[in-house]
Amino acid sequence: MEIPAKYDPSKTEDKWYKYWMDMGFFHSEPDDREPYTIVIPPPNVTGVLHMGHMLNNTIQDILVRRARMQGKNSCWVPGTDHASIATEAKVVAKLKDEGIDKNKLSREEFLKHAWEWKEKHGGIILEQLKKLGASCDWERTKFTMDDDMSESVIKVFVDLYNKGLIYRGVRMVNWDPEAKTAVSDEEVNYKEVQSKLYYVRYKVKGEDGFVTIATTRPETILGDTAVCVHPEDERFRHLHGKKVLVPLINRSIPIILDEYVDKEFGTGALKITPAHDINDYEIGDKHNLESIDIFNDDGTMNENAQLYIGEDRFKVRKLIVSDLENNGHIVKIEDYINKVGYSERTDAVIEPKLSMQWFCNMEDLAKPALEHVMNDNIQFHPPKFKNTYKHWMENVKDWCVSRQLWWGHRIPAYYLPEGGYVVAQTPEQALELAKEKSGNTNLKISDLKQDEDVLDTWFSSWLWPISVFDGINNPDNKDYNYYYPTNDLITAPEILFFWVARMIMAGYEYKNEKPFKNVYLTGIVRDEQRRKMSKQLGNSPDPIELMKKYGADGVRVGMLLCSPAGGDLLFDESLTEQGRNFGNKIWNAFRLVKGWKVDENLEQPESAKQAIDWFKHSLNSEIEYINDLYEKFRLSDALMAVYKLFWDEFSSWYLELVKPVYQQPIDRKSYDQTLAFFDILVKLLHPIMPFITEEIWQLMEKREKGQSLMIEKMPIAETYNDHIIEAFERVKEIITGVRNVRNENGIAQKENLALKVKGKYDKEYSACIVKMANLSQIEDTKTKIDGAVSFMVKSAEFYIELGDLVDVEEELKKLDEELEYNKGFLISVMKKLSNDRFVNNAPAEVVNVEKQKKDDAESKIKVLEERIAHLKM
RNA sequence: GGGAGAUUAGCUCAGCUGGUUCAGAGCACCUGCCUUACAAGCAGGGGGUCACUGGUUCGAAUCCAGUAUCUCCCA
Repeated sequence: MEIPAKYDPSKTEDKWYKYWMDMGFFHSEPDDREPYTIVIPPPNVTGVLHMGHMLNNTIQDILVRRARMQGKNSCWVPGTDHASIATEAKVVAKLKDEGIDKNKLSREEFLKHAWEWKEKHGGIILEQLKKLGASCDWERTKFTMDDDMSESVIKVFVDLYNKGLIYRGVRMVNWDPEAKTAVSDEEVNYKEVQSKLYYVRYKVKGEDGFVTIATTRPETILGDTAVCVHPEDERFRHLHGKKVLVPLINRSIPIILDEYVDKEFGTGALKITPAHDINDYEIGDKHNLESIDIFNDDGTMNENAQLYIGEDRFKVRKLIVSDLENNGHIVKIEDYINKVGYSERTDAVIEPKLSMQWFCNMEDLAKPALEHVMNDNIQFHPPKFKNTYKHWMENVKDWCVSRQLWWGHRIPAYYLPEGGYVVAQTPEQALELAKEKSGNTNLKISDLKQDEDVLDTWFSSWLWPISVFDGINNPDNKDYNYYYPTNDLITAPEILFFWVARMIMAGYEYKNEKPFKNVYLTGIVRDEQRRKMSKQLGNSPDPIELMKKYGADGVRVGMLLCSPAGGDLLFDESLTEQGRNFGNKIWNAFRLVKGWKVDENLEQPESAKQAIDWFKHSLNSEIEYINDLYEKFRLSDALMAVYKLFWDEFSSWYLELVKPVYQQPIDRKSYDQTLAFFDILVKLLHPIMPFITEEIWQLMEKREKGQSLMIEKMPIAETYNDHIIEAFERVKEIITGVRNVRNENGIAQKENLALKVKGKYDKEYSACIVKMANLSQIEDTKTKIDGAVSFMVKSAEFYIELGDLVDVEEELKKLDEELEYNKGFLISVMKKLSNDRFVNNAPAEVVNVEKQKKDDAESKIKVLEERIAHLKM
């Protein structure tokens, strides 16, 4: 059979994925094996695959496949989340395109559209993951708004409410006056704009003086409830305890003292408008100030403002400045650049606005979550994130869990006609509670009005590792008991707090057990200019196209090549190219081996015997090393170790050593052993490059249906001898030495050379040296050889006689350089050894090493000097 | 404003509890090869005051302090 010289992923990847699926290899059921569980960080159901997903899921698949091959019962649960904000925005935009205004629809009508949209477009991303080779248990696919998942969310809300952890309160939100909705912090774009800083003076009550403040938003003056100065600012000491009058409306407000004020900024006096600035709100809260909301939902002034009622906020800014000026309140106006938040959706300037929201008290939930991370019951990789985590958990703020949206889990709070509300899992239960609460037994469900808001999407994702196994509704079920706690969570550090921390809290609250043992934090995928990859910038390659071009295996390698844990990774297509090239290398190595004809009568050559002996040790040592790297989650390093093992040790050394002369057959023993090595290597490679390894493994020998590399056992390191590995490194040096002689003297590999050695070298590998260096012989010599080129490995001298070809000048120059280096080296060693304090204080072994270095250097210098003298004769 | 971290070869990064695996890897680069497994390749090679300044130590890329620059998170 003719095997093409280039590996073509398009011919194998879909084929093997289908085979794995058909055979049900991805599916997991509880049994008596040790479980290995990962829950996918659920991507947004409306999302499409981007490079971050590629990275994240490549890593998960590597871990899952590896665990499966280690004999564990691997279960990778896939799914998506409903992403309230993003999905609702998409559906609203789609409706708008169709000429439908969301505001004209009822909640039910809108949700119908949203579900339709989800059924039609949702979950594309999961299909795309299949291209990557993701070995998820697709039968377990979950969506955060599945019935059982929703039930869990509502149940938890009710439970926390009953525990007194959920309450209603006022909070400042980012208000979009155009869309008339609150938007999340993530949906606010801050832009630097050229604006003005207005210096406005307020009259001190009952005195002649004034105090001047600086503001960029003079229209909010009408909502001022205090002026704040730094308690140690001498300039304002005389005003402590006094009151000032708000310009134009003459409301009397206090001068308050707070260290929050930056004495250097503006005038050092700060106007406080608790209803319309987040910082002011906090100060207001601290000092018990009144909040006066002066805006309507559409950004016009309301009655509380007293002036300009009904006028738009930007128009009011102009009006009030002119009125202030006319009344002598403007001291000066400066140009000023500040950052203003704009709504991502409407581009309207965001108005901070106070509104009634639902909150979850975090204090008690955070305690075990902090403790079990600090004591390493849950480990972060890399551990540096423990610091940030700790800081956050110790200063945890209550969680605002409500969102002014329709798409999501509607808050199960029901308002009574006569005021007040009840919280219950179903309207029926709510009715019971309502009757009890009101004493009105005639209440009907239709009298109750359910809260309009939905829950924050994180309020469902924080239950994910529990709810995918139905652990909230049915806490004693088989799956939950078997798969929970999960093993590893792979996610981005950006959501360490939003998501990871909250899952840990939920885990301890609802199972009194961690949700996962390890958290591996990936970097953020950036382009070569360190810019975050994003659709807007158009700097992100399409992963699907990338896989078409380089193969899924190639892309997986590319992703891993640039992914130190927790560090940003600068993605470049050349990395996937490197991955593809590696696949091709593996392919061609296989092509070589598969092309050999076996001669059953052929004796095994000495060189092959020696090579096999060495490679066994080297391979086992590498397996152990690679294992260790995986245990430490050093995935990039693990890849590099396998990469070098295959490319350098196996292909460049081992295969060249056992390779028979062109078109000659190979002996049975060497062939079988080589295939056995290959088998181990593809197993090591499989988690990283599942497709090409399966293809090769299937071609290695006849396989039965139902057999697959992905369910084979991962090789375990056998004992090995470091001395043999070390000795072979010397052998490589000798071979390289001869190759250098060839290179420097323009001697082709084809030409036989004779090597003479003065001193000791590793004779047990001489057949390897002869073969790789293409020698006619290796001969010992007691004396130096004149008129030959030479090199040294350790203290042995190697000579190659080239007759007239030897360039004595060149040879002398080379020897001189080497002599200089060794002399310098000796001096540095002697410096240490002649230092009494070093000899007396350093441990004996360190001193001995230095002495050994001295002896080695001295003997080398002696040899070199003799050789130079000889040549000069 | 508060906090966390980083600075090592042209690029991306390893380098754990100070001492031959201490100056490393991959890529890129340079030289020579189309040597029938692979030019998506082979064989060689060059390249770094370990950000700066002090300190601790017999000994510092590694520990400590300060300086500079950068990044991220929270507000």
